[in-house]
Amino acid sequence: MITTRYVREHIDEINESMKKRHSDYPVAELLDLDEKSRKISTELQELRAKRNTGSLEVAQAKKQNKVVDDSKVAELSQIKKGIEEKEEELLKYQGRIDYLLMNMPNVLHDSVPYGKDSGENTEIKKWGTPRRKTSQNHVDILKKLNLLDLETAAKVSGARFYYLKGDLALLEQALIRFAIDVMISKGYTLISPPFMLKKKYYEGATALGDFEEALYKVSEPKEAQGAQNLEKIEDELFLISTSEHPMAALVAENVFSTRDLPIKYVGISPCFRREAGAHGKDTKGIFRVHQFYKVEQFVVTGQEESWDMFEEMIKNSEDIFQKLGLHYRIVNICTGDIGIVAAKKYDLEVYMPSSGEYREMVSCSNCTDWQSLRLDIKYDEKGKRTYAHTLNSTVSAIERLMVAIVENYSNDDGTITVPDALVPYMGKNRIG
RNA sequence: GCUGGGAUCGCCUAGUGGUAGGGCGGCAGCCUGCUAAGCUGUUUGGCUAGAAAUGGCCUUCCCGAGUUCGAUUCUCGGUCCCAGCGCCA
Repeated sequence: MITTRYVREHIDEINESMKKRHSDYPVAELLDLDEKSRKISTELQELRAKRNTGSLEVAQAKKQNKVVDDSKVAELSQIKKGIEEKEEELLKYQGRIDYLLMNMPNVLHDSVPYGKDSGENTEIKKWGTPRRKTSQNHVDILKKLNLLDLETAAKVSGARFYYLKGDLALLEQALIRFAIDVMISKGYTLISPPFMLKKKYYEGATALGDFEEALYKVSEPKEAQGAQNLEKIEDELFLISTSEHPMAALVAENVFSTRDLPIKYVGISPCFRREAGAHGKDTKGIFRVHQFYKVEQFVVTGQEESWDMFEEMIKNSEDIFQKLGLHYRIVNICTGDIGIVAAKKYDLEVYMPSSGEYREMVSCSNCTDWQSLRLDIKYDEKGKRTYAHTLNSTVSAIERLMVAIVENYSNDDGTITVPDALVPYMGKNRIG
């Protein structure tokens, strides 16, 4: 569990990290609340200790068939009142402390570049060359081939939804299976997770304080209330925004043995995102949508091994793009752009010929013990329990990846070449 | 959704209105030459004293509420698991 004690023990690195992040996270308030609540907690413990010894005296007297003194019982009654008062007082602080702890940004790794926003992320690697320098927009290419219908999707579901048709829908399946097969060959275990999660587990997997806005919540329709043949939706359920979250929940509240680590999962699921605040950005096409498939790596390691694993995972993701022959670069995300959960993050960005820009396709994060402190993921090392490290990285964000393939592999005659790696999955080498 | 049974440490399991016990596994140590066993200790989380070695206390029997001086035990409400019925792509 994430505790104020953990904060006190790591206070110097936390403060330093907040500064680098340009974060306005109220560390001072948290420490102040913690001190107050610890004081009350101590008083409460003393009262409870008194009650326990008093109760014991009563018990022993009864055992020996002695008469129990009325004044003794009255005194214990008073103590009980005092306990209740202190408990109430403690509760006042606890809610705010819990919220602050759950949403506290992770301590950054030293190799994270300093910077205030995405403009200061640093490029650390480039691979390959663009198959073509310029191209039409993916929407135009796909519409001419009658493979994409955004208008009807907008009519029946709203903006940022889509219908894929024919070979494009097939390409979606091909990419999913291709990505899964590559990861299985690397020794990852395939996971098909639940697409809805309870709030408790969502809070532990990501900083809901900021993220909740981007999630879809599932609730009981008014029409269904009281229906006899339907299951009630008691808890708040959230549609997952990535399979990382249910995979993190899968290992939650576990103590692993060192020989079980690392645990390597590859998840496949649809992802649902409200994309709040994205108005005006990428409004055309299927680059930024409310629903998309994603193949994702999720790994649990010991504390010593996570940085090697981090490098392994970005290489896994790169392997997909190399096999697909897509020109990309790797970016080390800077302190001001990294988000709350990760201690270090690489993005893989693919060259898009329609705009000449590199666009994000993969996000690879070492979350160190942020998730494991909140989801209670530990391992047993020589009898000592230690919080594990968790990592995640995109393998393939399918809809986005399709945009990259369609543009990079488009031909001047309006057709699209199928990348060699996908031909066995498509059963053809050309679309259109 | 209905009826019945259940939930106790990493796993298995006893127990009762009055300090939660045992086995397995793990860890530390002891003993021992022999394919492995035996013995001892330890194995929820937190607060606090101390430089440390250690100590004091609280908490923990699925969750929440209630009764009680005291609840793992009794009452009520829920969650999940198992069996059966119902419903269902």
